Amino acid sequence: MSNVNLISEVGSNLHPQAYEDTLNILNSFVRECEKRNEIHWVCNSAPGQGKTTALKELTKEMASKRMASPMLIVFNNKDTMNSYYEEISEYALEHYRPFLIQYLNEDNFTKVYDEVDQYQVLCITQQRLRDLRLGYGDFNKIMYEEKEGQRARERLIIIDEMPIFVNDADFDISSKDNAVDWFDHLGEVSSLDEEDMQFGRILINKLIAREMEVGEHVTKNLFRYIQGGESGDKLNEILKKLKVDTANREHVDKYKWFLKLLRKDNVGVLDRSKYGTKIMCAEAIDYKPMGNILILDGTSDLMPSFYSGYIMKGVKNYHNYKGRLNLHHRAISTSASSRTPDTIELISEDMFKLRTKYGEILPLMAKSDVQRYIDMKVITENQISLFETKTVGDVAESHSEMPINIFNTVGKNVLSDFDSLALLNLPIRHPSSYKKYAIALFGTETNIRINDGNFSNWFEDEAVQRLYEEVFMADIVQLIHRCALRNINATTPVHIFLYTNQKRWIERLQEHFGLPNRNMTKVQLRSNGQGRFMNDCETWAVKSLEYCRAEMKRINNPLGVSVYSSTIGGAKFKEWLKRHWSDEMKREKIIEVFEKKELTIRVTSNGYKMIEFNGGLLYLE
DNA sequence: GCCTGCCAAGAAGGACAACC
DNA sequence: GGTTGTCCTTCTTGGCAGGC
Repeated sequence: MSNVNLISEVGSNLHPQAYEDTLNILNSFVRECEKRNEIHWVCNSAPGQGKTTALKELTKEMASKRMASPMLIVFNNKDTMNSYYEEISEYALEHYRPFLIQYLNEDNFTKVYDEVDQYQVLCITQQRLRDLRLGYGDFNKIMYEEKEGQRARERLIIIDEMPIFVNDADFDISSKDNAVDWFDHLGEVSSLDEEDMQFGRILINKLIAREMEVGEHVTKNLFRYIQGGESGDKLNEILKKLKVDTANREHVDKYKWFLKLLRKDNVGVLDRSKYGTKIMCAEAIDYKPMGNILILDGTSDLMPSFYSGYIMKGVKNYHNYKGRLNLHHRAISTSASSRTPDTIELISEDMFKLRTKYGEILPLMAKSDVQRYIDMKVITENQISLFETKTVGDVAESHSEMPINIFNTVGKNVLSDFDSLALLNLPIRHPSSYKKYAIALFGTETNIRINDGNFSNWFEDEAVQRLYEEVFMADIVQLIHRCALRNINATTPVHIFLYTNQKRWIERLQEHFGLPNRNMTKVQLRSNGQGRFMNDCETWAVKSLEYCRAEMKRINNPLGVSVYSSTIGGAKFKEWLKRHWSDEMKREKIIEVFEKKELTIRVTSNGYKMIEFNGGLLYLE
């Protein structure tokens, strides 16, 4: 049994049943494709359940069969592609199959491109797949296996992780050159003369600015402003001179978007916020017309909006979340604006405390905060190398990976060495990403406005809000699986520390993983409000001590005194004590501060609180 | 690049009154 | 003394502008 061999090979990292279920889906996809076309599936097997291993096994099985279908395997980064390629090409070598597998990326493009259609299995990255779908590159060359003397055969497409579903562009005249950067570039590679460059640049900027001023929610063809005039003819001539063949793909994309804005109505959305206006363009990329497709995405069930038209092939989730996963809510505001030096310091202090209890914890944070946390030593000496940008030479030499941050952990297997992760802020993307998804999926008429002042719903439109929540949950669930949790047979507890004040996400995660309350903790980190609480604590303790000493002297009782809180500080102290006594954390703090002054708070049988002082006994002796 | 202030409405919490 | 209800103040939230 090849399955069993494979499982023993990779050891304890695979769950036999989860792996078998996953492999079954891959196999049935291949079998189904032999019978019919237009098969579009998504395999929702949780991270760590052996999707990549099953893919390797499938490839090997197919390699041993005569006339097995050719495949196009799509990876979301170079590292996973390399690891797959290395294993399969070794297998090919052992089994004398020189034309079993090839990969194509920018490093080897000129070397292998001519013969890529000779290989049974071809690997590319998601960027290349997107480009092919958008019309860049030779579709047939990649999509068909074509050996001499044989009929060309269409490849089955298997995509590892969610592919790029959105093609988008922004036109923004307030940020530097954003609206004409593509024109500058295309002009340069097309050797436009200076006069054309100037004319085009100014006119394009004007057209976009004009549309922003007068346009409504959706753009109308920009050409209407110059229709029939000299400028219109001249712009058409200049655009005709632009050569896209040698140009940078990114700029060609934007050029295509501009042409659409110029000629058609309802292309761009005017994104008006109080910070300015920009024209947002976005369209969904539908891969289904490319052929039979299987997407392997372990969080696809969380984002159904993206997978309409695909048949969901679920695999039972075999992770033992209840027995292993612990979520720790460290309540403190970690939004972009509240990450002040004070907040960073509070989080850092908390992390040091946590490390003495939980051992090594890998912190993850926004890219912009990496240096600050290196300075604070929250990122420890032996973790720094994961966060630092490596020089090109280093990367080539060691095959090492891009530096990590909270948004760049995809395919980072190194994270699985850590039993504990700390998310020092939430992986919430810039709102424009969610807006573009919404435009792409729901159309240009969608209301993409931010719901100012209501933070339980970030977006005014309910569907856009739901979309944002889908993406967020998929992002964070993926992220949580990147640590040792993904080692599905391990029994070690996993601790995830989430620094945020948005408790609804903690609740959503608890629900998603089905965690009982005993797997959850919550600690309020000192915020401004808590700072004030500690001040009040100190103030009332001092007042209580003063009062008790005076009272002891007055009644001349060396055994100590016991007084009601309201006697000391009136209703104000009574209210304060009552309110904070109900909060366990705060109660402990109050007791601690009062004990330092040799004051005890005794709760009587009917619930009354008495402030007691007997340190005077020693004092009077 | 760092930091502060701004937006604006809900949540949290403080002050006080009325009542048990 | 505690509890409940009301009114009021302060805090919170993410992205951006603008000062330094």
